[in-house]
Parts: sequence; structure tokens; C-alpha cells
Amino acid sequence: MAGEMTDSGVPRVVAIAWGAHAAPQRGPSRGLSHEKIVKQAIEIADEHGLGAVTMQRVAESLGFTTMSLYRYVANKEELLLLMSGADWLLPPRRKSGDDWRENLRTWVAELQSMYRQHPWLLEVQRGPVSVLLPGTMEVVDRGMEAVRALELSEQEIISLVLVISSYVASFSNLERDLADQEDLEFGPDAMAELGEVITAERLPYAAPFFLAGNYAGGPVLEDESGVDTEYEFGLELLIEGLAARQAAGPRD
Amino acid sequence: MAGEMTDSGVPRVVAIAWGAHAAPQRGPSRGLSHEKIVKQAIEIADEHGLGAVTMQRVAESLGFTTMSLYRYVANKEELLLLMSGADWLLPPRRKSGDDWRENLRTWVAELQSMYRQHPWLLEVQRGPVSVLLPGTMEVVDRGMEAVRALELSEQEIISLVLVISSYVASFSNLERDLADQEDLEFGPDAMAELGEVITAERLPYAAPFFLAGNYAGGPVLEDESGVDTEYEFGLELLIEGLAARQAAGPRD
DNA sequence: ACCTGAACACCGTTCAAGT
DNA sequence: ACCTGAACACCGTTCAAGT
Repeated sequence: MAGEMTDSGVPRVVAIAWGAHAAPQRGPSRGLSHEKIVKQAIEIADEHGLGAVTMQRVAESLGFTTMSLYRYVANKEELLLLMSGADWLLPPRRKSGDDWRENLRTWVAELQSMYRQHPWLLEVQRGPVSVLLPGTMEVVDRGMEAVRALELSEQEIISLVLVISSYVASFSNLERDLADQEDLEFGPDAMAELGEVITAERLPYAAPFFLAGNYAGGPVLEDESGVDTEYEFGLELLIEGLAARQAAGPRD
Repeated sequence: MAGEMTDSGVPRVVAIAWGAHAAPQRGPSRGLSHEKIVKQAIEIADEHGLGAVTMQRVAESLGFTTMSLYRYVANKEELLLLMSGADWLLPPRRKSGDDWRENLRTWVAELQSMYRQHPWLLEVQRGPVSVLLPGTMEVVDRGMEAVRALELSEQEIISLVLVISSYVASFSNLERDLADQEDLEFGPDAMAELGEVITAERLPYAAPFFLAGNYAGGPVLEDESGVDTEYEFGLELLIEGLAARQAAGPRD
């Protein structure tokens, strides 16, 4: 499942991603390359979603046969990994300041913008291999830099980076799901029908809230950009929690 | 994209999920039903992953033709929605206490256990419709109950429930991804090859950490159950942040 | 080494037909 | 109303063959 390995024991796809698999190049090349394939696949995913990324479509849009791709990529999974680990999906790196809160917010905003521009990133299966891809490592590196001023152990720094990036990913996911489908609005008939199954006995807390019209389609998910309020709320909690932890000094 | 609507304007799949679409039942029924189909599909997903859930496989394992399913379900997407919104995936509801921290931890543990037992839940596309399914509303209801003692507005309560459940989902996702593939271990050859591209110039913070052997395959991701340390760390942050917010009193 | 073409075993979904 | 069977337009991937 981790794919083929290179002679030295590095996963093939990792070597390719870092450009270390420099294409032996003996016979004639008609112009295909890893970079071209991955770029094209990303373009298709950006425009038409990950579902539109098929081997056939990628190949044809490059002017080649489907089968030509298999000279560069072991299978579709490998192509998806290469797409998700491309480091050019991130905005250019900016100089980091001294205020960790501000750094953290900048880093998080970069992540969020990446997910917004390339929502399919959230659908690609992650794993130990992804962690070694250029894009992922770049994200981790920027995160580590952002919080360098905090008094945390290396273990805690990695934990923090993981926690925050997971948080951003999960909210970007939510945001994407909600954006995908048009909002629902219910007339009196629909509310009546729903009211018969969504009862206060069954759902003592959620039902009254829903029946008052405050749930789906209500103000909760309707502020300007979907779930921004919720997102900020949670991020604030994480940062405040971190500050409290810092103030309390080292533990254990 | 939101699917067909019932006469009163409720999405068809929502009506089915709540059992409000009570099967007209005029002609002869050979024993297929929404419940049987969804249960079978869930069983297959639990055992063999969401990828194994095909219309053909679900139908055949029930002893029917593929096409018979389409009398109960408009398309595959609807089947996936019904699976993800089933409320019997949750552990039985327990009485909630007065300590909101403890309640929150119990609720979160229930969610986590659900994701561990049914990892495919994390792959199903969410949307406005999912929010109205019995399972989702049950989760929200339990969350609202857990934090009822906190002095928060309804808006904030919903935000909090969303934040925490997103957090749990994202970590469960991470956990699943890491569990899917065996861990990587690199010998000296591999480390040498990787060291040529993963340099301190390119990744000033992550590279030294990685080259010291502390990154993938190192102690960070190797503690007992994968990412438990990171998970606890973040949860602690959220709770501490929440407590700090409470102590500071109402805002704005 | 690079790319092609034919073939295989799958998908989801339609439609018309049986009971 | 419920289920079947044949057919269609796709998938990813193999293999043997061409240059």
C-alpha cells in the first residue's frame, strides 16, 4: 500500500515529488513529464473537481493516450499523492515576525487560502508518505517557524502544528461541503412535516432550536461567508488556551 | 444537487431517513426495504471500506439485482447520505451530568468511538441535507446538552458544537489515514538520499528536526495509539480556552 | 525508453419489460 | 408497486506491440 520503493529505500513517489527521480532519458521523449502531468491534473481538479480527474482526461487534455501516463506514475493513487504534495499550491513564503499570535494567524490564513483555491486537497487520502512530500513539509516548516517564540518542547511544537492544521483542514472541509449545495429553505408545509419527527422528546435541545427556525438555513449558517464565525470562535479558543498554558509555565 | 423534494418541500432523502416515507406498499413486496439496504451497505463499508460499497455488491449480498435498489434510492449519493445519517451508529445516550468539562469529554469520546467503528463516515460528502438527518441531529443535540451549563448564547453554543465536532472529525481522519498504511522506516541510504533534497536552507525548521530522526516514523507518531498526544493537547487547549472565556464573563 | 491499441473486469444508471 | 435483464457510457489497469 505504501507503493514501490527506490533502491535506497525511499518511496518512489517521494523521490519523484522532490525531483530526485530525474528521468533517465535514454530513448526519445515526446514531451511528457511528471511535472506536466501533475500540473494538468491539478488544473482539472481546480476547475472541475477531483471527480473529473481521470487518467483518460488528464492524458487526452495533454494530447497523449491514457496509457502514456503509466510510464510516469505507477497508478492513479500515486498521481493523487503527487498532486496533494505539490509545494507550488502554497502562497509564497513571507517573513515571519516576533508576535506568535500574529504569525499563527498568518500561517493559518495561508493554509485556508490554499484549501479554498484547491478544495480537492481535502479529499485526497493522507498517510505517512504524504508527510514526506514537499508541500506538506513546507506547511510544517512554516508552522514551526510561526510558533518558534513559544516555550514548547519539540514534541509539543509538532503537536501544535498538527492540531492547528487539522483544525483548519476540518473547517475548510465544512466550508466546502456547505458551498457545494444550495441552501435549503423550508415553507410552512415542510416545517410541519419535519416537526412530526423532529420532536422535543427525541431531541430536547436541538429540536426547539430547529423548530424556531434557527438551525439549517437560519442565521447560524447564513452569515457572510458560511462558517467564519464558528471558525474564528474556535481559533480564538485555541490561541487563548495556548496563552493560558504559556502563562502557567512549563508542566509535568 | 440537493436531490428530489417531497410534496411538502422536504428533501426526499430526509423524509426517508426519518421513516416518514412509509413505503406506499400496494403491489407485492419481495422483502427489500430502505432499512435493509442501508444496514447492508453500512456492514460492507465497516468491513471492506467505502470503496467496496457498490450498488452491485449491496444488491447481490441481499440476494437481489442491482437495479432493485433504484426503487428505494434515487442514486448512489442518496444511499451514502442515508448511511452517514443513520442514528444507530452512535453509542446509546447516557445521562448527562453537571460538570461541563466532563460532559464535553464524554460527548467527544462518543464521537471518536463512532468514527473509529465507522471510519468511512469521514469520507462521505456532507452538506445542508446531512445536517437534517437523524444521526447528525442526535450528535448536535447531545453536544448542546453537554455544554448547557455554560453561559453562552445559542449562536455560541452552535458554534462550539460545530468547532468541537469538526476538531474530533479532523483528528479521527488523521488517525485513520495513519492507520491505513504501515509506518515507514528509513535506513542510512534512504536518509542520505532524502538529506539531499530536505535541506536546512529549504526547510530551516522542519529539516533539522526530520534529519534528527524525529519526524515521520520517529517518536512523534509512534506513541501507543498514533496521534493521541496531539489530540489531547488540542482538546485541552480548546477546553482551557473556553474556561478562560467563561472566567472573563460575557463579551461585546 | 517512450508511447500506442486492443482487451478486460469493473463502475453507475437508462430504459423497456415482466409479475 | 416491485423486481429483472439487456444495454450504454464510462472507469482503472494489463499486456503485447510498435518506434
